[in-house]
Formats: sequence, structure tokens, C-alpha cells
Amino acid sequence: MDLLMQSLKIGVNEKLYIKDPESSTLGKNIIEHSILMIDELGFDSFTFKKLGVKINSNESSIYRYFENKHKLLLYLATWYWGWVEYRMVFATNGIDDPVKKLEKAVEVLTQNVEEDSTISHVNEVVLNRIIINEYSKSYLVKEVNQEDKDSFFIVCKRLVNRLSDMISAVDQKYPYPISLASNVMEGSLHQYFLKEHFPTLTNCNSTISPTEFFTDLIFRTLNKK
Amino acid sequence: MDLLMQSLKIGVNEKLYIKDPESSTLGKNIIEHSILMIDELGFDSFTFKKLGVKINSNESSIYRYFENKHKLLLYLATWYWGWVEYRMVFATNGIDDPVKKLEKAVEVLTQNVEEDSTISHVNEVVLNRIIINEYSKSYLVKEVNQEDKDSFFIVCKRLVNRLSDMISAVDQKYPYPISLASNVMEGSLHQYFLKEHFPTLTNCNSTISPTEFFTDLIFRTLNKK
DNA sequence: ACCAATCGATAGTAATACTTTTATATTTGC
DNA sequence: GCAAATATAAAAGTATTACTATCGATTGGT
Repeated sequence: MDLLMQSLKIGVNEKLYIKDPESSTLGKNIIEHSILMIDELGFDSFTFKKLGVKINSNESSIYRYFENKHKLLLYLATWYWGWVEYRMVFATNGIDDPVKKLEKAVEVLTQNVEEDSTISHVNEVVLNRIIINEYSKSYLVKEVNQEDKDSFFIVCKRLVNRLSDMISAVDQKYPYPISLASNVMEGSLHQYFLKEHFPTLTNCNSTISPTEFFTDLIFRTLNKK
Repeated sequence: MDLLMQSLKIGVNEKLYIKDPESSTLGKNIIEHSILMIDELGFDSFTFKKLGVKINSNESSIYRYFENKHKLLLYLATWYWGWVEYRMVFATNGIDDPVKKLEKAVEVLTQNVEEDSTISHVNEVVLNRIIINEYSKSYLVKEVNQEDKDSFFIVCKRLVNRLSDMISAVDQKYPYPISLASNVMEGSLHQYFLKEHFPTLTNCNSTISPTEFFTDLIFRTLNKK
């Protein structure tokens, strides 16, 4: 990843935290180790108490940054999608051919995060794994409508809309651009999950990537000019 | 729904329960009201204690049927997919034209459950809503590999494979039939969720159904003979 | 009439998801 | 360089959850 990224700060909705974790060492520690710990234990078994022990801090101190672990997950997810959005805009910027532009966007959105680029304290490889395994839990809650009103999902929504626009740029007559876009985003996470845990339910494996599947799907579906 | 259904029992993996809930009035009560209660409170806020109060029974009695609420969710999901599978096989049986057969299968798999057909104590309309809102939580857990070994997901997997076979019957050369099938199954639940909670992220609404979107997607993707 | 199974009621445990208070650091503003 | 403000750690407390164990009453079959 380029140097630019190192000085880049991904902006996250202020309502998601009580105190900005980027503003202190403890805050950064919370982010860094919560990512590692959620990956290790799974979100359901992860608690602030366990995290406190891990970072030699106290449960109550963590509660000064995040109201609860659900908000922390939303924070991490927003950060992740902000990071993907940044890379997507960066990678597609300047491409004039709508087909090539869409191709590139799908590639960024659906590709496996492999390089350990580690912007400061965020390990994107592990965070990507968390998003695959836990992202659905952030919106499959009874409070989803209120949380949407509080703009907790705005980054993710913007990303889907960007993709939708690029789909329409390739085929203005395609009637379901937003559904296709949201399907690619969510479906890509799902195909990675299947590849890992239910290999018989996907054609994706070590040689075929979700990117290949979705790129193929999109361009079979759209009529290019 | 036809009369045949009323005498049909959907078989569920015996490891999912301690005592078969179909074998007693209390068991059926547990199923009936857990469905209503999970829909009402959301799976996360649902507890056996609350269910006990609702059905005028005791928490400990419910534990005699299900080890925990996660197993209960797996039970309900297995029942649901078994029910969908039955309707799918029934609806596609006897159709010779692979295109029409696939069309019908996609229709059954992705259609909204509207009629209050209520096989005995199971309210399928509400159960369908639970699957949309909570199904992911049944497999997005750390224990997923062990649970897969215990065949907890076998019905759902069989359904995806059936659809995959029908896809291949239409286009033998299409390289990703299983991924497409799993994408339709999971994606359909997701589009319903979006329609309800994030209407700007889907083209599905009161006039366009997820069935339309996915039928269109599949037949744009496949080369018919 | 009796044996077994079922169920309800009660109690108990360990963990979770917090909140509150207080004491001690650390930072910063002047 | 010091006082004031702020941040953190430690400890204790509460309500709820997710169970487990025990026991007595009811019921149903033989």
C-alpha cells in the first residue's frame, strides 16, 4: 500500500463512540486488540472484560470509549468500508472506459485482503476476516431502523451506490443496478465464508476467486454498449 | 397449501434436540411460541425464561427439549429449509423443460411466504421472517465446522445442490453453478431484508419482487440451449 | 395399583453487560 | 513549575443470562 495511506485517517461517525479511539494510545490499543480478539474468539465470545485483561487495562476504561461491543463492531465495520471505498475510488479514478472502471471497482470490492499493509494499528487482513464472519450481526438487529437513521451505515450505503452508478454507466437499461450492487457486496462476503466453511456450496477455491465469479456474473448480466 | 401438507412431517436432525418437540403438546407449544417470540423480540433478546412465561411453562422444561436457543434456531431453520425443499421438489416435479423447471425452482426459493397456510403449530409466514432476519446467526459462529460435521446444515446444502443441478441442466457449460445457487439462496434473504430496512439499497419494492430480480439475473447469466 | 416418564417449581452457579465510585496518574494551560 | 482538568485503574455492585441440579406432583401405561 502506498505511503499516502499512512497519513490517511478514515473518518467514522461520531455517534459510534463516546471518546474517539484515535485520540489516545489506549483508544488505539482497543482498536488494535479488539480486532485480533474478535477474530480469535468470535464476536459472540468477545467481551470488554477479556479485552481489558489482554491490553492490561480495565473494563471500565474501555466503556469510556465504546458504549458496548455492538457499537465497537459498527465502528470497525464503518472503518473497513471507508477503507474499501477509499481504495475503490482511488483505483477507478481516471478510468474513462465504463467497462474497465466497473471491472476495477468489482475487483477492489470483492478481492481478498492479503497484503499486510497495516495502517498504523489496524490490521486490515484480520479486519477483513471479521467483516466476512461478523458483519451481518451488525445490522441483523431489532434496532436497525433507528441505527440507520443515526447514519451508522452511511459509508456502506455510499459504496453500494457508487457500484450501482458504475453498473448503470455500463448498461443504462439494466433495471436492477442497486440490487445487483448490494448483491455483489454481500454475496462476496458470503462466498468467502462458504469457501472457508462450506466448500461444497461454492465454486470458489484456491484457483477460482469470488472476484472471478462476480466479474463474470456482472458482465454476463449487463449489455455492453 | 394442499391437504397433503397437513399430514406431512418435516424431518429434523435428531442431534438438534434432546427430546423431539413434535412428540408432545409442550414441545409443539415451544415451537409455535418460540417462532412468534423470536419474531417479536429478535433472536438476541429472546430467552427460554421469557418463553416459559409466555407458554405458562418452566424454563427448565424447555431445556429438556433444547440444549440452548442456538440449537432451537438451527431446528427452526432446518424445518424451514425442509419445507421449502418439499415445496420446490413438488412444484418442479414433472416439468421436463429445464428452463421452466429452473424458473419454477427459483420462484419457490425466492418467493415471499404470504399465505397463512399454517401446518399445525408452525406459522410459516412468521418463520420466513425469522429466517430473513436471523438465519445468518445460525452459521456465523465459531463452532460452524463442528456443526457442519454433525450435519446440522444438510437440508440447506441439499437445496442449494438441487438448484445447482437445475442451473447446470440449463447451461452445462456455465462454470459456477453452485456459487450461483448459493448466491441466489442467500441473496434472496438479503434482498428481502434490504427491502424492509434499507429500501435505497435494492430495486425490490412492492411491484418488483426478489423473484423477478433473481430470475432475470439467472437467465441473463445462462446460455439457454 | 404401580412404575416410569414428564413436568413445574425452586434454588443455585458462573458469566455477562454493564454502572458507579474512588483513588491515582498524566496532561495541559498559564 | 504548579494547579486544574482530564484520563485511567481498581474495585465493588446490580440485573440479567444461560444454564444445572434437585425434588415433588401428575399422568399414563400395564
